Amino acid sequence: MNEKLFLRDPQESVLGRKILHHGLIIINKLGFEQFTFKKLAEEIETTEAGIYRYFENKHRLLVYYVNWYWSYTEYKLSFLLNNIDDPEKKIKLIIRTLVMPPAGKSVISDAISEMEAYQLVRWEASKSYLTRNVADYNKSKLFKPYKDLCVVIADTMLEYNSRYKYSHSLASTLMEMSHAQMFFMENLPTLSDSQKADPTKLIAYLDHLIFSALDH
Amino acid sequence: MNEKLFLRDPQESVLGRKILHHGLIIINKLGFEQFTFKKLAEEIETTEAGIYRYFENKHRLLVYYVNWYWSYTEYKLSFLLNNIDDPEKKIKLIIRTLVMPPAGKSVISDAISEMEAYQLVRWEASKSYLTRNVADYNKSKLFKPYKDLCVVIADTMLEYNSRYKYSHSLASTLMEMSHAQMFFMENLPTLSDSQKADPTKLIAYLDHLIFSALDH
DNA sequence: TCTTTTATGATAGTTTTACTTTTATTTTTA
DNA sequence: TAAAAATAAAAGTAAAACTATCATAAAAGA
Repeated sequence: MNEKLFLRDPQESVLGRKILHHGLIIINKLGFEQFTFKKLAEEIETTEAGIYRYFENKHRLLVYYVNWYWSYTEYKLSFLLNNIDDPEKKIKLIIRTLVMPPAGKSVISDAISEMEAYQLVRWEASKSYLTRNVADYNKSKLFKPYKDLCVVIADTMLEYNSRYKYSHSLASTLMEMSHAQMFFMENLPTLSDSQKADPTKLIAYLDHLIFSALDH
Repeated sequence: MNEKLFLRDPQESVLGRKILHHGLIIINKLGFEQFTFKKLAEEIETTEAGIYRYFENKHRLLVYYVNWYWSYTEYKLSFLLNNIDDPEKKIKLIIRTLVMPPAGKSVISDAISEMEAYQLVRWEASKSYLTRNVADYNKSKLFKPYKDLCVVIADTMLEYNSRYKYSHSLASTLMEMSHAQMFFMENLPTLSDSQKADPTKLIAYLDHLIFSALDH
């Protein structure tokens, strides 16, 4: 985790881990705009000032969660792809890993629940970069996990077809759409081809989209 | 324009049009989070209360602009596609219309500048639906212009290939990515394959992506 | 034309958000 | 066991996000 994201490392103390754990749940419950440090402080029975000792503001906390999610996804993928040679299989695994909700209880961090992080990404992730601070944040490497995973995926696409010219754009399209299309299915179904959140249908669409592009 | 978006129609008065005109410019300058009705009121020499008589809150104003942009884009496309029969040509025109910054001065509204609306969409459009109010907003038809354009595009795709199964998802992917990829080129170039904002390169990518999918 | 409605301007006030500061108390570590 | 570090408690500030009131000006209707 990039140290510029926090003032004191939240994973290193009981209070810090409480902040991480309940902050994520409350953001998911209320939405990022309605979330405040005051509400979080009340929930975990500390004070606003207590939270400000860990995070400069709520936007940095959001970026923390989003980064955690993408780092964790890259970590998961590095295992899954480890002893697979066939790039087609690799890409299919990537798509499924991006789309599928994390299964059950494979807890990697005490504080942060994968399932909650997965939901947060669907609703709030783009707010992490859609800010006038993008340039500064980017200079401080605060989007590194997202960009790293994008490069991993782009490289896998090039393994499959080394002559494909738009691997990075296709990789970021995949990363964005694996969550946005799920959001559409759930909330604005006219924008998708399914009336309910259906990961299987989304995987079929993305498989078709990505391999058509790479095969063309 | 959906009447539920405003309390008093801003196009019908001098003050209303001033709000629309300068509101858009200030949002683009400061970013939506930093934008307030107070700042807008100072700019146009009225009071906060004056603006609240037109819009319930700043989020409704944002949705107003986004809707204006998508309605206007559908209107532009209805002309462009009017006497073209070849669906391939139609899709290419759609892609170019979505990607290219609006040319010069073809002003359709005194109050709202197309160029400013185009910029707003790149930075702020997804914040219009990434809110806990999506369901309510959607019930009130507040996303109709976006959804209508999506259906127009999806139908054109089906004209090109009636057997394609994911026309709505592909259309919304196109609508989202025509702006998101431009944002990436400008701000997070690692996520794209270009170091600067290059509409031509983006068009090439989207042409390839969409036609590969439809041809496959 | 006179009256009534409607829009705007001016002013003030409330609650919540997003912080900062200070001091006392506890916990950790050297 | 003393010093350092982290937390709790309390208070305060500036700005954001509204709401309310009243006077005046402009437009519209009878």
